[in-house]
Amino acid sequence: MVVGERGAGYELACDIIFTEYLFTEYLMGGSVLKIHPPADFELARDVCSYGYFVLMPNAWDVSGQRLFRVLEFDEKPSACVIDQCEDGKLRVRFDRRLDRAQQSQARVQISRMLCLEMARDDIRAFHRVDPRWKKSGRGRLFRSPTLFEDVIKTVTSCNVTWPGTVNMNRRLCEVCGRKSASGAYSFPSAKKLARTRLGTLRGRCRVGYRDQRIIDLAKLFVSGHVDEAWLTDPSVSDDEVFKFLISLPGIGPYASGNIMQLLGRYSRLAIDTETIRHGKAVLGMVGTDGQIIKALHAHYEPFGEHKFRSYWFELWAHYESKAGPAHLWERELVSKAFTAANL
DNA sequence: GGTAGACCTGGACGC
DNA sequence: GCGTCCAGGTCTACC
Repeated sequence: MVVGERGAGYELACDIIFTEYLFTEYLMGGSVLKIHPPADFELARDVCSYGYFVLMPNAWDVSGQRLFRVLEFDEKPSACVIDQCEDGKLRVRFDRRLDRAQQSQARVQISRMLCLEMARDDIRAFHRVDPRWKKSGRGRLFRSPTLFEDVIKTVTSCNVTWPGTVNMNRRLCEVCGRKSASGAYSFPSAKKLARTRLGTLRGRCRVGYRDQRIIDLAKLFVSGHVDEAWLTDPSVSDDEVFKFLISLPGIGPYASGNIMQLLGRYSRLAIDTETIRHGKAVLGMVGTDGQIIKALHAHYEPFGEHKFRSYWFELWAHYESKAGPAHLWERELVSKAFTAANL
């Protein structure tokens, strides 16, 4: 086959076949962790709940209903595959042996990614405010193992269509990430991106004008200016967190609202063109964009501190009504479509 | 405080 | 195959 004939679809198809082959090859002999999630946790539902499950280094395997992912450790990265056993426990298989400290780090990263620490009371409180999601049990939103990755993924989703976000994340992993034993790449750490050249980010990762902003953000994480413990401290108000986030380079009102939900703070909407489209097409709102934004705020106000989840699951349910259950979405479809306008 | 235009990439479209 | 247009959120300059 001539290289020029290979489109994005071909690359994606190769990715998944390559990944599955390598995992099958390497999983023998690697560490296996058993994790007891909360009783109401469902891997397929709770992973396929937010678009980041499609972005590298994440890969959802539709046929196996399991998540592929490379986790970063100080020494070297390790690829893992997460599935859920019949008894509800999560099984995490790695492509190499992990020592005790690495196993402990892996548990922390997986717990953050899958929101395993989310209290049952929190989800119950959400369902009391918005009972539409009680039957399906929705309440968790998939995120990254680290806040840094969530922030960079948010920046790569601004001012670009979804396929562009997919490509930027793939290239960030392939160009700046580290290769695991099985050949799959990790998401680059803040330390790594802080010393990456502008030209590499723009020329090879194709992040465009986001290059300087990504490096500045990475430096702020390395220096400790961005403190996740403070951002998730319940005694710190949502207004204070929003004010801090919006002061960061490349983070505006939309990105700030989105990062807040990734921090487990759901009191603000992250309004983008998709939200406005949702307001028009699904909620029947009319008027200028400004009028619709006002109407959206009023519409979700009754959901109080849970309003992002109410909005998001409504949007997600609309996607699923068009394309079927998210855990059955083929990767290529989600990489190209994934907006109500395209589905 | 509100608004216009620049910032980039990649896909769609017309020729 | 080439050129043009468009979508997308943030930032800066200006009123």
